[in-house]
Amino acid sequence: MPSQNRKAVSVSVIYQRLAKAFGPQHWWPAKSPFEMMVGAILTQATNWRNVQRAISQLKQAQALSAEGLLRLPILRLQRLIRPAGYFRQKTQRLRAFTQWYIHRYGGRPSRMFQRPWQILRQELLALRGIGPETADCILLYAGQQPVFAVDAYTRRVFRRHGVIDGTATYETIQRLVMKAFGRGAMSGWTHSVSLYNEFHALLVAVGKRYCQRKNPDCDHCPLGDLPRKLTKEDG
DNA sequence: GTCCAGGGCCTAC
DNA sequence: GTAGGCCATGGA
Repeated sequence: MPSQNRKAVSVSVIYQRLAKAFGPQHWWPAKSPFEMMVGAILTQATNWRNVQRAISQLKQAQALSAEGLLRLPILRLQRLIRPAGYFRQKTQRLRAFTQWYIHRYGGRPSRMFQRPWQILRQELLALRGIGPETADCILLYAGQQPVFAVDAYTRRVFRRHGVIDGTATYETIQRLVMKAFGRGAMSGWTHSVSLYNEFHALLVAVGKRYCQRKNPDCDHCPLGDLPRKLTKEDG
Protein backbone atom coordinates (compact mmCIF):
# COMPACT_ATOMS: atom_id res chain seq x y z
CA MET A 1 0.00 0.00 0.00
CA PRO A 2 1.37 3.45 -0.88
CA SER A 3 2.45 5.35 2.18
CA GLN A 4 0.33 8.37 1.19
CA ASN A 5 -2.84 6.29 1.54
CA ARG A 6 -1.72 4.81 4.82
CA LYS A 7 -1.08 8.28 6.22
CA ALA A 8 -4.42 9.61 4.97
CA VAL A 9 -6.26 6.79 6.73
CA SER A 10 -4.34 7.38 9.96
CA VAL A 11 -5.26 11.06 9.97
CA SER A 12 -8.99 10.41 9.64
CA VAL A 13 -8.84 7.63 12.24
CA ILE A 14 -7.14 10.01 14.65
CA TYR A 15 -9.84 12.61 14.02
CA GLN A 16 -12.66 10.13 14.58
CA ARG A 17 -11.12 8.80 17.79
CA LEU A 18 -10.60 12.27 19.19
CA ALA A 19 -14.05 13.52 18.19
CA LYS A 20 -15.63 10.55 19.92
CA ALA A 21 -13.48 10.91 23.04
CA PHE A 22 -13.69 14.68 23.52
CA GLY A 23 -16.82 15.85 21.67
CA PRO A 24 -17.27 19.34 20.16
CA GLN A 25 -14.59 21.79 21.30
CA HIS A 26 -16.35 25.09 20.42
CA TRP A 27 -13.23 26.98 19.34
CA TRP A 28 -12.51 29.91 18.87
CA PRO A 29 -14.13 31.91 21.67
CA ALA A 30 -14.36 35.47 20.31
CA LYS A 31 -17.02 38.07 19.65
CA SER A 32 -15.76 39.29 16.27
CA PRO A 33 -13.32 38.43 13.48
CA PHE A 34 -11.01 41.22 14.63
CA GLU A 35 -10.96 39.83 18.15
CA MET A 36 -10.08 36.42 16.72
CA MET A 37 -7.24 37.85 14.68
CA VAL A 38 -5.89 39.69 17.71
CA GLY A 39 -6.11 36.42 19.65
CA ALA A 40 -4.23 34.57 16.92
CA ILE A 41 -1.29 36.94 17.31
CA LEU A 42 -1.42 37.09 21.10
CA THR A 43 -1.49 33.30 21.47
CA GLN A 44 1.87 32.78 19.79
CA ALA A 45 3.84 30.52 22.16
CA THR A 46 1.49 31.52 24.96
CA ASN A 47 -1.04 29.86 27.23
CA TRP A 48 -4.59 30.76 26.21
CA ARG A 49 -5.48 31.78 29.77
CA ASN A 50 -2.93 34.58 29.57
CA VAL A 51 -4.23 35.60 26.15
CA GLN A 52 -7.71 35.92 27.60
CA ARG A 53 -6.42 38.26 30.27
CA ALA A 54 -4.88 40.49 27.62
CA ILE A 55 -8.02 40.41 25.48
CA SER A 56 -10.16 41.23 28.46
CA GLN A 57 -8.01 44.26 29.21
CA LEU A 58 -8.15 45.37 25.60
CA LYS A 59 -11.93 45.07 25.75
CA GLN A 60 -12.11 47.21 28.86
CA ALA A 61 -9.98 49.82 27.13
CA GLN A 62 -12.35 49.67 24.12
CA ALA A 63 -9.41 48.61 21.98
CA LEU A 64 -10.87 45.48 20.43
CA SER A 65 -11.59 47.24 17.17
CA ALA A 66 -9.03 48.16 14.54
CA GLU A 67 -9.48 51.88 15.10
CA GLY A 68 -9.59 51.50 18.86
CA LEU A 69 -6.39 49.52 18.95
CA LEU A 70 -4.47 51.98 16.80
CA ARG A 71 -5.70 54.87 18.92
CA LEU A 72 -3.77 53.53 21.92
CA PRO A 73 -0.34 54.94 22.68
CA ILE A 74 2.29 52.22 22.27
CA LEU A 75 3.18 52.07 25.94
CA ARG A 76 -0.46 51.69 26.92
CA LEU A 77 -0.97 48.89 24.41
CA GLN A 78 2.12 47.19 25.80
CA ARG A 79 0.74 47.42 29.31
CA LEU A 80 -2.66 46.04 28.31
CA ILE A 81 -1.32 42.95 26.56
CA ARG A 82 1.47 42.33 29.05
CA PRO A 83 -0.12 39.16 30.51
CA ALA A 84 0.20 37.47 27.11
CA GLY A 85 3.99 37.70 27.22
CA TYR A 86 6.42 38.96 24.56
CA PHE A 87 4.48 42.18 24.93
CA ARG A 88 6.92 44.42 23.08
CA GLN A 89 7.05 42.16 20.04
CA LYS A 90 3.34 41.52 20.08
CA THR A 91 2.58 45.23 20.32
CA GLN A 92 4.52 45.79 17.11
CA ARG A 93 2.86 42.81 15.46
CA LEU A 94 -0.64 43.89 16.43
CA ARG A 95 -0.05 47.41 15.19
CA ALA A 96 1.52 46.29 11.92
CA PHE A 97 -1.30 43.85 11.26
CA THR A 98 -4.02 46.37 12.14
CA GLN A 99 -2.50 49.09 9.99
CA TRP A 100 -2.41 46.68 7.06
CA TYR A 101 -5.98 45.57 7.78
CA ILE A 102 -7.28 49.14 7.68
CA HIS A 103 -5.15 50.30 4.78
CA ARG A 104 -5.76 47.26 2.60
CA TYR A 105 -9.31 46.25 3.53
CA GLY A 106 -10.77 49.27 5.31
CA GLY A 107 -10.80 47.29 8.53
CA ARG A 108 -13.68 45.21 7.17
CA PRO A 109 -13.54 41.42 7.45
CA SER A 110 -16.11 40.96 4.68
CA ARG A 111 -13.77 42.71 2.24
CA MET A 112 -10.69 40.90 3.51
CA PHE A 113 -12.12 37.40 3.33
CA GLN A 114 -13.66 38.03 -0.04
CA ARG A 115 -10.17 37.47 -1.43
CA PRO A 116 -9.19 33.92 -2.40
CA TRP A 117 -7.60 32.49 0.73
CA GLN A 118 -4.45 31.45 -1.11
CA ILE A 119 -3.77 35.09 -2.03
CA LEU A 120 -4.74 36.32 1.42
CA ARG A 121 -2.40 33.80 3.00
CA GLN A 122 0.52 35.20 1.02
CA GLU A 123 -0.39 38.73 2.06
CA LEU A 124 -0.55 37.70 5.72
CA LEU A 125 2.78 35.86 5.54
CA ALA A 126 4.39 38.99 4.17
CA LEU A 127 3.50 40.85 7.38
CA ARG A 128 6.08 41.00 10.13
CA GLY A 129 5.29 38.59 12.93
CA ILE A 130 2.73 36.50 11.08
CA GLY A 131 4.00 33.05 10.21
CA PRO A 132 2.20 30.01 8.75
CA GLU A 133 0.30 29.00 11.88
CA THR A 134 -0.93 32.48 12.73
CA ALA A 135 -1.93 33.11 9.11
CA ASP A 136 -3.85 29.84 8.93
CA CYS A 137 -5.58 30.46 12.26
CA ILE A 138 -6.70 33.84 10.98
CA LEU A 139 -7.97 32.30 7.73
CA LEU A 140 -9.72 29.39 9.41
CA TYR A 141 -11.16 30.90 12.58
CA ALA A 142 -11.74 34.52 11.64
CA GLY A 143 -12.38 34.02 7.94
CA GLN A 144 -14.05 30.61 7.81
CA GLN A 145 -11.68 29.56 5.04
CA PRO A 146 -11.01 25.83 4.50
CA VAL A 147 -7.40 25.80 5.74
CA PHE A 148 -5.92 23.53 8.39
CA ALA A 149 -3.64 25.14 10.96
CA VAL A 150 -0.67 23.04 12.05
CA ASP A 151 0.72 23.64 15.52
CA ALA A 152 3.19 22.11 17.96
CA TYR A 153 0.55 19.67 19.25
CA THR A 154 -0.26 18.50 15.71
CA ARG A 155 3.41 17.70 15.17
CA ARG A 156 3.77 15.96 18.53
CA VAL A 157 0.66 13.80 18.24
CA PHE A 158 1.31 12.89 14.60
CA ARG A 159 4.91 12.12 15.29
CA ARG A 160 4.20 9.93 18.30
CA HIS A 161 1.76 7.90 16.25
CA GLY A 162 4.05 7.50 13.28
CA VAL A 163 2.01 9.66 10.90
CA ILE A 164 5.03 11.88 10.18
CA ASP A 165 8.71 11.83 10.98
CA GLY A 166 10.86 14.56 12.43
CA THR A 167 11.65 16.07 9.05
CA ALA A 168 8.07 16.89 8.01
CA THR A 169 7.61 20.57 7.17
CA TYR A 170 4.61 22.72 8.03
CA GLU A 171 3.28 22.55 4.48
CA THR A 172 3.77 18.76 4.29
CA ILE A 173 1.67 18.21 7.41
CA GLN A 174 -0.95 20.67 6.26
CA ARG A 175 -1.28 18.96 2.88
CA LEU A 176 -1.52 15.58 4.59
CA VAL A 177 -4.53 16.66 6.65
CA MET A 178 -6.23 18.58 3.87
CA LYS A 179 -5.80 15.65 1.53
CA ALA A 180 -7.23 13.23 4.08
CA PHE A 181 -10.37 15.33 4.53
CA GLY A 182 -10.57 16.79 1.07
CA ARG A 183 -12.47 14.06 -0.66
CA GLY A 184 -15.49 11.78 -0.43
CA ALA A 185 -17.91 12.25 2.43
CA MET A 186 -15.46 14.59 4.17
CA SER A 187 -15.31 17.14 1.34
CA GLY A 188 -17.18 20.41 0.88
CA TRP A 189 -16.30 23.97 1.87
CA THR A 190 -18.45 24.30 4.96
CA HIS A 191 -17.72 20.81 6.09
CA SER A 192 -13.97 21.35 5.68
CA VAL A 193 -14.06 24.54 7.73
CA SER A 194 -15.80 22.88 10.66
CA LEU A 195 -13.60 19.78 10.36
CA TYR A 196 -10.34 21.72 10.38
CA ASN A 197 -11.64 23.87 13.21
CA GLU A 198 -12.55 20.84 15.32
CA PHE A 199 -9.49 18.81 14.43
CA HIS A 200 -7.08 21.55 15.42
CA ALA A 201 -8.90 21.99 18.74
CA LEU A 202 -9.03 18.24 19.34
CA LEU A 203 -5.30 17.86 18.74
CA VAL A 204 -4.64 20.57 21.30
CA ALA A 205 -7.00 18.84 23.74
CA VAL A 206 -5.32 15.45 23.44
CA GLY A 207 -1.90 17.05 23.43
CA LYS A 208 -2.56 18.91 26.66
CA ARG A 209 -4.14 16.03 28.51
CA TYR A 210 -2.21 12.99 27.35
CA CYS A 211 0.60 13.84 24.98
CA GLN A 212 2.73 16.11 27.17
CA ARG A 213 6.38 16.59 26.33
CA LYS A 214 7.80 15.13 29.51
CA ASN A 215 5.26 12.68 30.92
CA PRO A 216 2.84 11.47 28.27
CA ASP A 217 -0.10 9.57 29.74
CA CYS A 218 -0.44 7.12 26.88
CA ASP A 219 -2.38 4.54 28.92
CA HIS A 220 -5.50 6.69 29.08
CA CYS A 221 -5.12 8.39 25.72
CA PRO A 222 -7.90 7.68 23.19
CA LEU A 223 -5.14 7.16 20.62
CA GLY A 224 -3.20 4.90 22.95
CA ASP A 225 -3.51 1.73 20.91
CA LEU A 226 -2.59 3.31 17.59
CA PRO A 227 0.91 2.51 16.32
CA ARG A 228 3.51 4.56 18.13
CA LYS A 229 7.04 5.44 17.19
CA LEU A 230 8.57 6.87 20.32
CA THR A 231 12.15 7.92 19.96
CA LYS A 232 14.59 9.75 22.12
CA GLU A 233 13.91 12.88 20.11
CA ASP A 234 10.18 12.48 20.51
CA GLY A 235 9.09 15.99 21.42
C1' DG B 1 13.86 26.95 40.97
C1' DT B 2 12.43 24.66 36.57
C1' DC B 3 9.55 23.73 32.80
C1' DC B 4 6.10 24.85 29.59
C1' DA B 5 2.58 27.33 26.81
C1' DG B 6 -2.63 27.20 20.71
C1' DG B 7 5.33 31.00 17.18
C1' DG B 8 8.24 33.80 14.59
C1' DC B 9 12.51 36.31 13.59
C1' DC B 10 17.38 36.75 13.27
C1' DT B 11 22.06 35.29 13.16
C1' DA B 12 25.77 32.18 12.54
C1' DC B 13 27.55 28.23 10.51
C1' DG C 1 18.91 25.11 5.06
C1' DT C 2 18.91 24.72 9.68
C1' DA C 3 20.22 24.84 14.52
C1' DG C 4 20.17 27.91 18.36
C1' DG C 5 19.13 32.16 20.79
C1' DC C 6 15.83 35.50 21.78
C1' DC C 7 11.42 37.49 23.07
C1' DA C 8 8.23 37.56 28.54
C1' DT C 9 4.40 36.41 31.46
C1' DG C 10 2.02 33.26 34.62
C1' DG C 11 0.77 28.63 36.23
C1' DA C 12 2.02 23.85 37.61
